[in-house]
Amino acid sequence: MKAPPRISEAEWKVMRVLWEEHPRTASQVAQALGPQAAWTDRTVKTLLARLVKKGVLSTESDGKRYLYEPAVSREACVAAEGRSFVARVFDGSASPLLLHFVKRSRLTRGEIEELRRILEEKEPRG
Amino acid sequence: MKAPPRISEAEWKVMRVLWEEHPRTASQVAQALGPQAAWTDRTVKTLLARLVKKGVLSTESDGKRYLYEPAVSREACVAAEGRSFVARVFDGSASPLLLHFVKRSRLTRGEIEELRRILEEKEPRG
DNA sequence: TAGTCTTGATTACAGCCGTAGTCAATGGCC
DNA sequence: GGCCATTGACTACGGCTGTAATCAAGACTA
Repeated sequence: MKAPPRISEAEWKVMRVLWEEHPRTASQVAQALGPQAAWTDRTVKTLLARLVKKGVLSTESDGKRYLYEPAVSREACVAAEGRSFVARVFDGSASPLLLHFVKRSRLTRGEIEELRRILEEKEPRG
Repeated sequence: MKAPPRISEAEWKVMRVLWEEHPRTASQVAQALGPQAAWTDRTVKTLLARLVKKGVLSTESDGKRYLYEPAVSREACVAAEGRSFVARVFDGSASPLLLHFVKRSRLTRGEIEELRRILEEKEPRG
């Protein structure tokens, strides 16, 4: 698992289905994406090829076709994308981001409880 | 203040200095960006022009030059970018995002307290 | 065996992005 | 009044993105 390169919006959709279950063939991916992304299978193929080229997916030959599989963990990509997002929008500081999202998200009671519990256990900085 | 269009990474840097203080001329913006963004003033001009074209900045003539000023609030842009980010990475659900960032950010005692307080007051969904 | 379906490879193409360069007008300095 | 610095307008250009189309080769089918 190597460091994640930049993954575009459309590519994220593809990666999400592959993180969820892998390996999958191109057409299985297209099918899994299904109605949500109104793409032809041509388009899905293109995205898969780009992701392979970027090193985010790896392939294994299965007869004449490929089985696609993540080569970078979801966690690593989420973390990288998160850092970039926080840097861009919140100038690198996570706390305003948390305030922003805590304030404006609708959370279930369970989610609120869990967040509070994690915060409670959290080691303060400095 | 209209709905925010897509703002690129470099454009965010420009917008941040203008949200912080406005109006500013192009060269003031370039100066405020200063060493952080190693751009020529040509580049800053281009970015300003693009932002004006997108409607994120408005201009006012001041003699032969422009004074640039945000036409969209920072809050609106942050919210839009946040929605897009959550959709892309967390499949639209804010709670995993919060868990992710709460777990991996280093927060001061005060920040932790504030988050807990906000969570406490928060109305659960459903 | 000839046609058809599937699948990867290659190519397309417009629009956005990062990063400028060039040009022309304008205002200030000498 | 003429030259220089500043500034906006326009142009550039390669790379990434979204969204495919075309091509070619193997696999399946009648």
